[in-house]
Amino acid sequence: MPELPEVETIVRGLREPLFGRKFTGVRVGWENLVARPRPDGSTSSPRRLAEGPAVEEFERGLVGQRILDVKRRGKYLVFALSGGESLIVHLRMTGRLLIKNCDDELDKHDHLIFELDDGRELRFNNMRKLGRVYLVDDEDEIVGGLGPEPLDDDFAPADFAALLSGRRGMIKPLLLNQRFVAGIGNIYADEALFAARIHPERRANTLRGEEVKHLYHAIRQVLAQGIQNRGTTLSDYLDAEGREGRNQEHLRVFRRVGQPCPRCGTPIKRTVVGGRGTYFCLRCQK
DNA sequence: ACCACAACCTGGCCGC
DNA sequence: TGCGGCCAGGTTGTGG
Repeated sequence: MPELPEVETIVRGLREPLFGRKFTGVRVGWENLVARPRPDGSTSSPRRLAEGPAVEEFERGLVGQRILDVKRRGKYLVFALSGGESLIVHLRMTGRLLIKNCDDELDKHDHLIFELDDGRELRFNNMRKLGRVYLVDDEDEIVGGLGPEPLDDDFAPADFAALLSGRRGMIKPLLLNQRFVAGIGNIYADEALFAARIHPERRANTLRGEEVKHLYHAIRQVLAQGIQNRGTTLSDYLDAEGREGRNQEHLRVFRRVGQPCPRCGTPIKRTVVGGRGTYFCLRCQK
């Protein structure tokens, strides 16, 4: 569910309530959410609930630490801790991070709860249990391999062009590849390709200079607009305070099969590209 | 490099 | 009401 604009909105909403807070307790309801530390070496462990050594280590490592900073890298949330370590969270498809009071009623999908020193809690709500948390010494162990931040000031059109050159795959799967550029997901990939009038199956190295430039600006525009609208809520997404976004009101192609293209009126098509549902206008995107 | 597919999970929706 | 099938905003691993 959450892509760059949704994660950015959550991060902004978490800064004030979390800055300077101390973790006083951690309750793990689904062990597989804890991706680091892992029980020595074993990658796929039989799943027990909430009591492996890795989970104990995760809890021990967190309790007593203060949160010094909250930031975003791609679709990851990164919490800098007083002990020098980083707590990193990826929401995957249905994850939410919510600030609640400790006496607020629990939701059935609150699978990981961080207790804070002010009587509040940070709850990792995770309907599909696909989310992951990492406690690491160095954040680069997790986010080090990500591509550039598309909204950074120093990410220039020439950088984007350089990344594309020599790539022979289809443009849409490339946009979704987090080692290429960080933070773009299925919604914003389709919206950016529509804005740039580029067919999702175009081979990256066949884009003309002009098209590359248009796509660069389209990506930044749709992401910035997503942030401005506080994210896209199609079904699950909520910010840190449990509020929906409103960018869904501004989508032009995503999940709009059969509806008229806002530019030419042709009904929007759906196909599958790289295994992902893909929405586009056959007439505008060649 | 690139691609297709399965796995990880639960729930909503559709057709029968 | 129930059941099977398909779909879902993400990522990773496997095999070709």
